[in-house]
Amino acid sequence: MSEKIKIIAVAGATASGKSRLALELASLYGGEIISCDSMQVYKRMDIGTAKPTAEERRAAVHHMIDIVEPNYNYSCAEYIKEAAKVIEDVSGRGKLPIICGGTGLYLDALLRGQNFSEESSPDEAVRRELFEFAEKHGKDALFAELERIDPESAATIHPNNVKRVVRAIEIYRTSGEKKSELDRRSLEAPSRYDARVAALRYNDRDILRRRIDARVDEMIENGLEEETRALLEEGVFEKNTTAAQAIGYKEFLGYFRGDTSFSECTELLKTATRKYAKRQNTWFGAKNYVNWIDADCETGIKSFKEIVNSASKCFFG
RNA sequence: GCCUCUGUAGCUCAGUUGGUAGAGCAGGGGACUGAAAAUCCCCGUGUCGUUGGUUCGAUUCCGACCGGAGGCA
Repeated sequence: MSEKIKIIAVAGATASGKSRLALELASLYGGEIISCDSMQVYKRMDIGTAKPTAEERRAAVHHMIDIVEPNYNYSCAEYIKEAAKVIEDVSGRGKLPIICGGTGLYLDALLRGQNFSEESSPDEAVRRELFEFAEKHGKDALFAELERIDPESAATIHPNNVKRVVRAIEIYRTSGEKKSELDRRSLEAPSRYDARVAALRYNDRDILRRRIDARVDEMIENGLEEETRALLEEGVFEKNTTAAQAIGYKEFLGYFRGDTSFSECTELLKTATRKYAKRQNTWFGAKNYVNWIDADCETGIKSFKEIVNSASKCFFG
């Protein structure tokens, strides 16, 4: 465990060409691809999550795709636990692990190699109780509770962000620990990886926009509506599952309910994807381990070679 | 042809009992540590359709004209 495992990672917004670059890198270095995507983990959600095609999966081994049922609520903690195992296995077989995906939180946690403690694992009952409290007494009252028990965390969480306030109080209720303390400890842990991370980004925003529009149209042509309907009939979206929040499925569920027309639905889907891409770019833009490269594959692979071969660039940990 | 309603931010619309306007959405920026494709924060000047009139002052009241919707012949 003394030597750090060498890995590379391709990040960036949706539709920026990550998968293609990862495939090229896989054939160039003899690597295996480890998806870093919070929605591609779900089985049968293929079209809407833009999973690699069968052909692409034949070209390189892909991990962390299709690993749970859509009605199961997967989490970041589970992801990094399993992905870490995969990385060790791939690396142990002398292959280069290539992380590829746009879920910034997962990537960040994975690169840090952080371990989430057992005591602070989620507690549905506590969560529900806290949400009900917020519903009844208002979010400010809930926030006041956080200020009382963990003022340091309260200082970094906005009172309106109920989800986060609930999580922080939940940690305290279940483990007796403060979230701020846990976070600090987790940040101190050294990374187990020597990672080179690149993120793809188009210099011209309009290109991304056009690519997103085209990709959405393509998804619809490929049967996203039917895919969503099948999952709906299966009962996957009955409870508020994580899968039901996925862009594409969410919008089609609205269409099925009669909230929107078909054209409104596709418009909403495009808009949601665009906004998502923006948030992704904001996330990766804030990370000092990210090397931006132009989302143009010709130069992309060249840029990445430079990143991999340069000792000074992009060392994480 | 007549009558009624309507014309305000990219879109949908509030509003000003006359002192030149504000929400939601879109758009832009940001945050993010066990739901993250989630969640949250910040950012609003626009000939108030055009043109006359009344007025110290009109987007607001009155007239005409030009769009749009509906009704009656």
